[in-house]
Amino acid sequence: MNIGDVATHAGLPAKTIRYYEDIGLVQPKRSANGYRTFRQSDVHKLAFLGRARALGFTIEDCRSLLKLYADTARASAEVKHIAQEHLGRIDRKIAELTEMRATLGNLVESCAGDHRPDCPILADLAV
Amino acid sequence: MNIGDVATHAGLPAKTIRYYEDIGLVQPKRSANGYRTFRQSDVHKLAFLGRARALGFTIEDCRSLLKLYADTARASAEVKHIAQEHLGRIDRKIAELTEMRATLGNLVESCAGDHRPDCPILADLAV
DNA sequence: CTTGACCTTCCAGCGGGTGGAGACCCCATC
DNA sequence: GATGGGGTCTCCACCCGCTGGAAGGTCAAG
Repeated sequence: MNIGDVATHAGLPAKTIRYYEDIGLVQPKRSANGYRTFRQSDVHKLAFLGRARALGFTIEDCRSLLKLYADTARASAEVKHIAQEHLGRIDRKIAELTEMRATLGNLVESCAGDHRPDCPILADLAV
Repeated sequence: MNIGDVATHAGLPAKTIRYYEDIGLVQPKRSANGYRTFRQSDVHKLAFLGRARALGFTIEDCRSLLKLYADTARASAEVKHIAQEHLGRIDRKIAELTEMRATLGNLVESCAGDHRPDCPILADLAV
């Protein structure tokens, strides 16, 4: 399969797939004309990557997950560990954003938003 | 004031302050020895930037907010508009993360996390 | 006069791609 | 055989918002 078809099947831009090859996540073969040739297993891998990335796993997480996926003697504990770390990151990020949201929400509510210059948002930023 | 003191007062790393000068957010003077010299108003500006960044505003937002702050004839509507746009971004981000959290949370819960290879997390990623 | 803390510039790199230039390649149509 | 259009190739630059480090200048204290 050529990169364009793979892009369609895996739901990733061709550019991203090339980038994933660059950083060693997939190793497609090359045909005589120099085009990348993807096996079914590569397409599968890329779809896996797409889903892992959609869940917010970092590229390095993805690398580890792919390794574990390929290793049928893995311990699920290892996978779970990675996922839990990531869950922690997500929770921290949500907490951070929620706090921003609260502060900023209050400020926005208290701002008249009219033609006058008085603005609690700026007042707060300026302290 | 030299950059080190400003860093302390404004709560920003010196590197960041230099960067902010680079992109035109502050314009400190220079003393004879080439050192940056910050006026009180610069320090104030940098503290403003620090707070705006802590609320997640982009650098470009900050640039606009500083301009509005300096303009005593501003309409608070303009400030509110920027803040509301940002609020929307935050809300979308929170929604995205919350969805990730839900999916990943379920997967993590359903994973035994022991020495055995069976893993619902990998199973889900592989589809 | 030296030491050590500060300051300067410049260049490189993070993560995770994305855009574009310029050049091949392949197939279909005239 | 020429031409056109789509795919593909590599390479380099850029996005954001810094951050780290190297190599050097400056200043005050001891």
